[in-house]
Amino acid sequence: MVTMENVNTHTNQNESHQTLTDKLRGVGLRATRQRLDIGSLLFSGKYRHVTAESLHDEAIAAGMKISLATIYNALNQFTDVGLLREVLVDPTRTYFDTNTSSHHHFFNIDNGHLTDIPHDEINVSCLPTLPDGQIIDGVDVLIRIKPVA
Amino acid sequence: MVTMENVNTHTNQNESHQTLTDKLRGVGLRATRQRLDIGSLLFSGKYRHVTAESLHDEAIAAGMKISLATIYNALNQFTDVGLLREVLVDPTRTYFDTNTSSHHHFFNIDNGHLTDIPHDEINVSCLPTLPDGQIIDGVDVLIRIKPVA
DNA sequence: TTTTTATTTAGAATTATTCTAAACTATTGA
DNA sequence: TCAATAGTTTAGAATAATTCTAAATAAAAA
Ligand SMILES: [Mn+2]
Ligand SMILES: [Mn+2]
Ligand SMILES: [Zn+2]
Ligand SMILES: [Zn+2]
Repeated sequence: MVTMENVNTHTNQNESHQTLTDKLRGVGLRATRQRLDIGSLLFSGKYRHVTAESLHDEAIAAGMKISLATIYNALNQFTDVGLLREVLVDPTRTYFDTNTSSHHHFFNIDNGHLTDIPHDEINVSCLPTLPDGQIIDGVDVLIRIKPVA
Repeated sequence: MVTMENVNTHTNQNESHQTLTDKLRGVGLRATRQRLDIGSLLFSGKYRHVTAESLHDEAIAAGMKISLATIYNALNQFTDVGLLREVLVDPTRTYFDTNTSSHHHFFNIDNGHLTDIPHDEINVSCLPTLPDGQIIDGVDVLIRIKPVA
């Protein structure tokens, strides 16, 4: 007996896989097992903020067979083609963000957690004139937060 | 013959030296030759954005005898006591800022140059509510700029 | 298929930064 | 004034994130 739930689950997996393969091919990358594995961790559901190490740990914990070098390769390639963006918050490690739209962040300096702030929830009235011959590449607002007291 | 200019220069040097010594003692640091040298580069005049390496190069070029380790020590100590602040713009190196007041930055992604934006020239209307039990430690606005075309 | 080109990965290399520990210096207080 | 004490400097080793190399492997093209 095939329930609606089962059908959906199955269908979603296929769709998900297909979507990922298309997404990778669409940016000129081969849909290798490793990239599909990484992609399934990064692009299934909610937006995420990861480091190479944290993603590698997660992949290993999920039983995926993938080297840290490949994680670095994939994160950099995904970033280069616009599937990810970097977030500068910690001088000792690079954070990657699956939300590539223009948005801002809360950074919990106590535990290193990043939280998105929708673009329209922060109004940056940018009065200063740019240096001559320069244009804006992007605007990042980082609100560092910490526990009370 | 002692001109006004000479007097002033001499006086300023003394004052400068005195000020620096006081500044260091005021934060509980001994006024060593190395810290006075570094301080003279950092705190004489306009605000500056430096890296350990750039400051070391500059010190050596100025004939100062000081190791890179001491530059790192001093920059970290100065930061710890509030004489400097760090600016996050480049994942590969740490920038230190002699302007410790609340302000923002233009970052030229082409040449790595930082330019201050006075605090009051950017209006950050922060609508989002903070996660529970958290307070704001600081707000950083970074405007990445690049050459036209 | 066979060939070509891209990808993965172990391990070495790189690089910014920190650490160690011994020599040196500033400060203290007799 | 001068030893005692505590802080500072620094060469060189260590660390740690990231990148590189090159050989094996897998995907795409022919
Ligand atoms: Mn990159
Ligand atoms: Mn520090
Ligand atoms: Zn984000
Ligand atoms: Zn500044």
